[in-house]
Amino acid sequence: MSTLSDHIEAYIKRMLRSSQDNSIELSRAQMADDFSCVPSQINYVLSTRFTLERGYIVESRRGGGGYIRIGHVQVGDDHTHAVRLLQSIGSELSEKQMENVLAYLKDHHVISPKQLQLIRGIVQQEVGSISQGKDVLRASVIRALLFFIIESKS
Amino acid sequence: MSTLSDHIEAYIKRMLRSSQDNSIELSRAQMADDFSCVPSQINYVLSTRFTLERGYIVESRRGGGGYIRIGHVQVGDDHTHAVRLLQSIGSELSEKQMENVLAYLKDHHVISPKQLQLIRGIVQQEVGSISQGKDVLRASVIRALLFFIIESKS
DNA sequence: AGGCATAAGGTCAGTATTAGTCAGAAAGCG
DNA sequence: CGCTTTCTGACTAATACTGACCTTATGCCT
Repeated sequence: MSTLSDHIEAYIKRMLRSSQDNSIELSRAQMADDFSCVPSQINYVLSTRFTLERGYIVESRRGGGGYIRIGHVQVGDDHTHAVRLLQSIGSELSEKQMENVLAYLKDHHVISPKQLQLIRGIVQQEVGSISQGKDVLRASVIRALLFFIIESKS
Repeated sequence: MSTLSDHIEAYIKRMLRSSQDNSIELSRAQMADDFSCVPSQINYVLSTRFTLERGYIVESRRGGGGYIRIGHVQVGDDHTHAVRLLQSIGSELSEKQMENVLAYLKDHHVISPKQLQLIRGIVQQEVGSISQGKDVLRASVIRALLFFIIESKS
């Protein structure tokens, strides 16, 4: 956690956790001012870290009284939702898609940071050594690992 | 007679030992500067000496605030033979070979009967849906799963 | 109602800052 | 000498950050 983006991300997540309904509303200009950066920096953080794929919903309005609202998808049963997420992985999975899936599961406490690290390492090991079909193999390995973790919990 | 790579390796391992959680973060450019070498030398050392096989997990990020993070997982003595077994799995693994590996690990209490069943199911699910290269995919998935299980015990 | 001022937020392309890759040179070792 | 390991540097890729310019909403004033 070192860059400005990381700090803004952490700040927003902190606000979300302390909110009543997993949803907060903020002013872009105010945020930019608080963190001493240009307003578009906030957009950058939102678009790279608070995506739908990671379980976040961002709405906004311009003009007077404008705002940015960030919601965190919360599902009653983490288990069934995680399984659904896995099922949604197709026959191929890019590196970026994988990161999104892992970020989602970490943010929903399905996997620990330590497990995330280990999974990354294993995937890198397996996928790195081949020249073709990386996305296909990545999909299989990730699905296998995550399925194992999720099933082991029940 | 030790090479520059050896020194870098020793330095990193020293840092790891003195770290709190068997994990350190470093800057590639900084390291290269400290050792008066080109940055890619660091990659060379990492790829030849800090492999997953040896219990190291290397993650990195490019761009502003980029880093290289190295984690070390200590495998208990009773599991070193299991790791060796995994290493002996080549690029392909037949169904029969897989059963032998699983039986061995079950007999040595590395995996439980329940886990064995789960692993079989997962592999079947992943491998069953493709027409070519079953043995290759099976090798990867099995290696990934078993590695995860073994490392998780540390 | 129409027009204009003000007050938000959005986009995008360019710059800066890291790290990764790979082929080939150099060095070490039978 | 031939093979393996180490080392280098040019090129590539990813991520972070900035600022100029654009779009949309609100309200006030005629």
